[in-house]
Amino acid sequence: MAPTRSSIDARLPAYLQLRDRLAARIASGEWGPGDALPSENVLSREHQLSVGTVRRATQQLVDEGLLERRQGAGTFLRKPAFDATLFRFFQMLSEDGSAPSIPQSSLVSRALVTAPAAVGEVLGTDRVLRIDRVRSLADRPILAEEIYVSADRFAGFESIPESALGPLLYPVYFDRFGILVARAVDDLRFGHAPEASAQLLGIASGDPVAVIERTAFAPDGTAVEWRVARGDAKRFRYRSHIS
Amino acid sequence: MAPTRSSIDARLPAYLQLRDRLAARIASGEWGPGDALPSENVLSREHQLSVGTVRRATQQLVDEGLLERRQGAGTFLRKPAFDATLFRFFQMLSEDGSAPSIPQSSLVSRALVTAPAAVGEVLGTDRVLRIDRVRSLADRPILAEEIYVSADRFAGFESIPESALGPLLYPVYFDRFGILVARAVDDLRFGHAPEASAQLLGIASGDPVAVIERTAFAPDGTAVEWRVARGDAKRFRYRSHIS
DNA sequence: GTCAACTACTTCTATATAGAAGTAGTTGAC
DNA sequence: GTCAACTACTTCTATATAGAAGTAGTTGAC
Repeated sequence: MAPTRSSIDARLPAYLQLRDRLAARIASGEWGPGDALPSENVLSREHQLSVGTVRRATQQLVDEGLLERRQGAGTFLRKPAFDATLFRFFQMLSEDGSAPSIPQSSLVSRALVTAPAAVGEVLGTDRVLRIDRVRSLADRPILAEEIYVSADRFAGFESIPESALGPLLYPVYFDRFGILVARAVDDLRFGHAPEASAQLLGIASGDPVAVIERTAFAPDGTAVEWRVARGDAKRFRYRSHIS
Repeated sequence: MAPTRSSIDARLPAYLQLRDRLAARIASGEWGPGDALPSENVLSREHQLSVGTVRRATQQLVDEGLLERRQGAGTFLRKPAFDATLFRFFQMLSEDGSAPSIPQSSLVSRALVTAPAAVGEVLGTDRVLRIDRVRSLADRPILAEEIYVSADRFAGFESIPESALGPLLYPVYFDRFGILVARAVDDLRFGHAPEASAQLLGIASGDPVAVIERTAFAPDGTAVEWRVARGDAKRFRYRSHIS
């Protein structure tokens, strides 16, 4: 859908072509997060378009969450506000339902594996990297995660030192691989803890757990990651905003 | 936030004032779902605004989901596509995870009651109507619901014949009371079936259930409805789209 | 040094205008 | 009667222009 490299479709209206051109320049890393883009006047001169058309193109990117405007100051490349937006990707509340906080993560293992059939189909390849993690809140394990990403798309991930992996993976995807997670689908159900998860969670094998299966997508619609997380059913909280 | 009656703020830019004026006319029922609004030219003449400004106002309402444009044909009041959008408000999948379908509903009881404290706070009144329902899929009960709405805002709801209540309540809110549910927040957790729910669901009292607490909001941000639904944990599926 | 005024920007609102693109019903040749 | 052409609309794209509103750094009076 959204061209990431060249390939601007000349049949598209001018404002969409400019949007694509700008999106490509952003993807290429020409500007860092927080940098200002050229002003509307400059862009309009550079691309031989009226300011109105330029504004329409940038507005698109604002709507898509890539840019940010500040009247009088400029139009800026948005730093993906992971600390804020990622709450929406990690929607477990703390036990008492109070304000959510980002849980700590500890890596259990990383390995290049052949994807399970269903995962391979979603990611479009069966050469995948599997990451196992435990997430804890106040030193208490709350989620055991199994994460799969394409080994090609994330080449070199396995050699990133654990110390460089923060509590959140999506900023790593963005900073190290330029891959932005734009949306995700969570599927929830209840189940029973398999042995491995039970151990990580400190519960008994077969105890009731919440199971969250998530597929995360890039802005262009391709699946970036598939994961399944399990947590003690007794302490599980999940919030979903619907609109 | 969004004025529903008069009270157009003259300090707002013209396009927002027009948006508010149109929103008020829509809320007043001047046009039915599917009706065409006056054309951009007519609106621009009527309101002494340029077509560009008119387009900006209507575009807002398109973005808010109230209008729909069809090039060459007109701009239309959107019929709230409850059959489609309401999936997003009822996100349980069928047992096998296949395509969701709208479950049947049967009314258990309706009564004017004093709201439980937490509910009263959310709805802003403790004079509420309580509706109890059971939702079934293929004649099998899957959810027991307790629903609360403001008795004032929904005056007369208790006398709507049951036959006029379809499987979905939000269209009733819209058609009979002009109240559009624009977004909602679901809070999920696990629990155990209280006696009343267990009976409705055909499970044993104390059996594990999924508990979904929902607060539904009108476009102006006020809470319209609060409900809690319980379903057999074994058969529970929930899908959440995050962006 | 303080800080108000100024300057040179920026984005934002609004207008008027021209023509492209699309729709839906009517006209009229056959 | 069929159906292509036409007509009178509609929304949509794009331009040029003017000035308002807001920002951020500099200048200069005190």
